[in-house]
Amino acid sequence: MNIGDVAQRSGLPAKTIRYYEEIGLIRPQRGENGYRRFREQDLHKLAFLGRARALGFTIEDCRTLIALYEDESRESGQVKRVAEEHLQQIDDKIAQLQSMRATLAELVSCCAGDDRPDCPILEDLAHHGADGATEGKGRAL
Amino acid sequence: MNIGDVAQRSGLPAKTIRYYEEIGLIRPQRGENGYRRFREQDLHKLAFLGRARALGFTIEDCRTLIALYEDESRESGQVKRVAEEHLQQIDDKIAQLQSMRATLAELVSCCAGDDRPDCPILEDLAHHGADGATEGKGRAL
DNA sequence: CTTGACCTTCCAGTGACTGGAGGCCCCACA
DNA sequence: TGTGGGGCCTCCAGTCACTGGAAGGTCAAG
Repeated sequence: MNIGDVAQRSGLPAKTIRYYEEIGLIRPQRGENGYRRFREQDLHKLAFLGRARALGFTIEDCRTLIALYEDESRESGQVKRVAEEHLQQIDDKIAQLQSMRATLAELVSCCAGDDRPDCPILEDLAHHGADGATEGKGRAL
Repeated sequence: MNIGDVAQRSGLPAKTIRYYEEIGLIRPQRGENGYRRFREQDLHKLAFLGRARALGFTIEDCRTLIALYEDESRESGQVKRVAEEHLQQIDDKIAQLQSMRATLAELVSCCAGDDRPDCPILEDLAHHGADGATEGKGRAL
C-alpha cells in the first residue's frame, strides 16, 4: 500500500503518517522509487495510534502503549497505570474547564449585550479581586 | 516599577510580560538604562490580561477585549459576543473530554491491572471497530 | 571593588501536527 | 511517444503561548 491508501483506511492524514514515521512510531518499508510501502501490520498500528490519540493519549503514551502491546510478557497493571494517569489528567482538565465555564457563564448572564458600553464582563476582568477562575491557569483550551 | 515588581504584583512571570510586550499587548516605557518602566496603568492591563487568560481567552481574544475596554463607545453586545463564543468552545471541549473520559473509565474498569498480560484496554485500542471516543479528535488535553 | 540580584537581548524548544514549495514518479490517454 | 494530472518525496516554516537558558549590562550593598 502507498501512503494515500493507508491514509484513507486509517483515517489519518498522510502528513500525520509521515510525521509518525519521523518520530519513530512506525517504520514502513520503502520501494525502489522511494515511496513508503505499508503492510497490514503498519495499518493496524496506525489504527491503534489513531484510537489512542482520539482518547487523548499523548504521543509518548502511545509509544508506551504500543511497546506494551507488542510485549507479550507485559503486565496489564502497567497498561492500567498509564490509562489511570491519563484519566486523572482528563478529570483535572474537566474540572478546570468547568470552573472557567461557571465564572464565564455568570458574567455572560449579567451582561446586557446591547448597544450601551456598560459591561460587567469587562468590569470583572478589570477589577476582580485576586485570582481568575481556578488557580491553575487556563492553558490549552 | 521594574519588571520584577510588576511580575510579583500581577502574578505573571517576567518572561510572559516581556512576551506580551513583544506581541504588542502592552507598551511599557524605557529608562535610560534600557530597563522597562511600568506605570500603574500597565500593571492594571497586565492584571486584566492575567484574568482573561485564566478564563481561557486566547491572546487574540485578549487583544479584542482590551481594545473594547479602552473604547468608550463600545457596545456591551460586542463583549458579550466574544465571551459567548468562548463559552461555546469551552462547552465543546468539556463535552469532548467527557466523552473520552467515559470511554477510558469503562476500559480502565474492565482491566484487571495485575501481572497477567491480558488487557482489555489494549484489546480495544487494537481492535475497536471504527472511531475512537468522539468524532472530533482528542487534541489539546 | 566585588558580589549578587536584577535587568537586557537573542535563540531554541515545547506538542502534535499542518501548509506549502519544489521536484520526482507513474499511468492513462491521444 | 508525448503530455497531463495526480500522487509521492523532502525540507522548511508556522501554529499557540509561552519557557528555558546563554551571554552580557546595571545597580545597590558591603
